[in-house]
Amino acid sequence: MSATKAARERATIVDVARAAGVSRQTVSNVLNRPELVAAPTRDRVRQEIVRLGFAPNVAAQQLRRRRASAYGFEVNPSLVGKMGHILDGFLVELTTTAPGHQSHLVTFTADRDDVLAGYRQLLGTGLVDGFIVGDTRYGDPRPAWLVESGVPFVAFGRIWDLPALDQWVDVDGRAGMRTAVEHLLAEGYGSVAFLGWPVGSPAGDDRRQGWLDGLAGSTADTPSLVEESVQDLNRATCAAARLLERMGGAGAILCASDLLALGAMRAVRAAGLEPGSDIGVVGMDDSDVAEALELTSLRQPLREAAVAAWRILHGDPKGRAPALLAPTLIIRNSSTRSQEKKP
Amino acid sequence: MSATKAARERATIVDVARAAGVSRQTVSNVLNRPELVAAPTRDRVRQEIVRLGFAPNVAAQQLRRRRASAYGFEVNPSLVGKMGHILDGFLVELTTTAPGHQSHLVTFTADRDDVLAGYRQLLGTGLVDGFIVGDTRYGDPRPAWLVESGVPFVAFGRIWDLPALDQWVDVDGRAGMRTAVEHLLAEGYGSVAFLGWPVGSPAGDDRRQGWLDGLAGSTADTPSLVEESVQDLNRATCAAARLLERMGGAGAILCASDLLALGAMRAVRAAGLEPGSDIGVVGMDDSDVAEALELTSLRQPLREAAVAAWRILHGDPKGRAPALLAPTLIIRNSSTRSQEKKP
DNA sequence: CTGAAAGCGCTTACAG
DNA sequence: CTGAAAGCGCTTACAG
Repeated sequence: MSATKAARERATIVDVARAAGVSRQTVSNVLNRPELVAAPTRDRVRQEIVRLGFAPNVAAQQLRRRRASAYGFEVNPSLVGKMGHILDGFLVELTTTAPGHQSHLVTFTADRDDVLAGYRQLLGTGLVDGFIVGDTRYGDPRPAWLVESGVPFVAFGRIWDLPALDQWVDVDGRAGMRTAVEHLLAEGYGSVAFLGWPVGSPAGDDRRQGWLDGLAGSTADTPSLVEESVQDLNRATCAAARLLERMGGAGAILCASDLLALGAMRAVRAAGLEPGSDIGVVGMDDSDVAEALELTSLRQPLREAAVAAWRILHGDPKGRAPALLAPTLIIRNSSTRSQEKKP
Repeated sequence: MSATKAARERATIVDVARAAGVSRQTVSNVLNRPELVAAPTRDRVRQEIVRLGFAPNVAAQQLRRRRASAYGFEVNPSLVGKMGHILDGFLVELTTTAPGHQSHLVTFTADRDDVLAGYRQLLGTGLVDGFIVGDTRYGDPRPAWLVESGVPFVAFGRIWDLPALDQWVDVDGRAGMRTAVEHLLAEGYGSVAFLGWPVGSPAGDDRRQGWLDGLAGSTADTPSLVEESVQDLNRATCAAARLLERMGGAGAILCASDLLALGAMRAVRAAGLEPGSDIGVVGMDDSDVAEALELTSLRQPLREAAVAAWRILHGDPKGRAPALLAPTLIIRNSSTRSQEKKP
C-alpha cells in the first residue's frame, strides 16, 4: 500500500518550476492557459518539461478539478466472445480515440442482483464522470437511472424505452439490410428471402423492416419468403431449410445475423447447392466467422460510432443529436454468382 | 472542465466526521485501520457512512498514497475480434476480479511507431501502477523495458525471450493437446494426425509437442501424420485435405487452433465424410465458432488465469511463481463417434 | 483511543 | 505577465 517506485521518481510541477526559475503556477499556466504566459517564459518552461519528462499527475488534476475525465465501460461476462457481440470492438475504438478527448476508460462488471450497483460504485468514488452503456435492451433500468441522477452517458444502441433521449449511437440495421437486398437483386438472384429473429426484438424488427424496404423498391415481390429462428445454429439451419424448399432452388437468403447466415449456408450445402453460385447468403455483423467462411456481411462502423459517442459525451448538450450510422456491405463469395473458387 | 454534478453532491470524509461527532482522521481510521478505533465510535461512524452513502474519493486516495491501484491493459485493434483471440475474455475476468484486489483496469492502445509510448504515458501521469501485458511475442520489447523500469506487471503468455522472468500466466497448450490425443484414442479413432502452424511460433511448437506426448503414451504410432498451415481457412482446408489422403478415410485430426479445425472439418466434408462419426476433429480456444459448429475444442481457463495474474501482481515477489494452467477439453460432436444428430 | 498538523500534486481566482 | 494563497479529499505519523 506504499508509494510506487514510479511515483517516487516522477518529476512534479515544482521540479519544473525550480528548473525553469519560475513559480509553480506559471508552469501550470503554460500547461493549461499558455496564452497567459510570455513567449520566452513559455519556451523555457516547455524545454524543462521535456528535459525532465514531466507529465501532470492525473490524480492531482482529478482531485483539484473535481472531475475524473474517465468513463466507465461495463463488460458483460455472459456476452463477451459470443458471435456478433461487437462491443469488444467498440471498446477498442473508444480506447483508441479517448486520448484525443483527454479521457480514459475504466472497465467494470455489473452485479447480477443489482444492475446499477457497479454504476453507483464507480460514480460514488469519483473514479469516473460518466458511462458508456452498451447492450441496451427493453426494460433496461440504466438509462432512466442515469438521467435521473444527472450522470453523463452515451448508449451504444438506441434507448428503446425512452425515445425522447437523444444520447445514443447506433448502427442503422434497416438501411444495411436495404443495401443488402439491392446488392442481391443486382447480382441477379431473382428473389430475396429473409431469415430473421422472432418478432419482438427491437434490432431484429428493425432489420426485417430494412429487408421489406429493399424489396419495395424492386420488381421482385417476395415479402412472403420469411422464416424465423432464435440465435442458434441448428434452429437457424432448420429454418433456412424450410425457406429453401419454398424458394425452389434459386434466390438469396438475407439473414439478421452472421450466425443465422451460417445456418443458411449449412442448409444450402445440405440441399446440394453452393452458397453464392446457387443461393446468395448475406449475414450481419461481419464477425471473424464471416471472414473465414467467405460470407458476405454488413460491417458495423465502430470507429465512427466511437467518434460519435465522444461527440455526444463532450459536445454541447443543446446541439446533441443521436447518431444512426450505416453499416458497410462486405461482399464475399456467398453473394457472388460468378465467383472464382479458391483452391 | 468544471466539477461534475456528482462531485458536488458527494459526501466527504468531513461530512461523515461532523455527522458522527468525531474528527476526520478518526473516520479515516475506521476505514483503514478499524482496530485502532473503539467499538462504539466505530459503529457510530459506520452508521453515518452508510446513511450518507459515503465512499472515499479515489483521486484523493491515489494522490495521498502515491499509488493508483490501477493497471493498464493494452487492447490491440488489429487482433480484437479475430478468431482465437481470447484476450477479450481475459479482460473480462480480470475486470470481474479486480474489485477484490482494490484495483481497476484502464484500457489503452499502443502507438504503431512506438510500442512503449502508451506504457510510458500511463505511468508518467500516475494513472496506473503497472500493466497486464497480453499477446507476448518473440522480440517483444515490453517485458525487458518494464523490468528495467521497475514497473510491476504480469504477462498473459510466457515471456519467451526472458525465461528467467517468472511473472507470467499461460495456458498449457501442450498438456491440453495431450489430453485431446488421449480422448481421441479413447473414442476409438485409430490414429491421430496433427494440423499445426509452421514450426517456429512458440505456442504452436508447444502444442505440437503435446500431440507427440499424447502419441508417445499410446500404441498408435502416427507421428508422421502431420501437416502445417498458417492461420487461414483456405490454407488450412488444403493442408487438411492432404492429411486426409494419407489417413485413408479413418482416424482423427488434432488442430492447433479452432480456425485450423474449421479447415479440417471442411476438408472432411469435402471428402464426403462426416466430422465425428467418420473423422474426429479437435480444435483449440473454444471460440464462439467451435460452439456453433459442434467442434470439440480446448477451453482456456481464463478465470483461473485472472486469479493467478492478481496473485503475481499483488503477492509476495519472493514467493512468486509463474502459472501454467491446463485447458479443459469441451467434447462435442466433432470428436464423438456415436453421435446423436440434432434435427 | 482520539485529534491537530502536514502534505500528496495540482489548478484557479486574485493581487500585484 | 507572474506569483502568493487557498483548497480539492484523503492518509499517516505523531502528540496528547
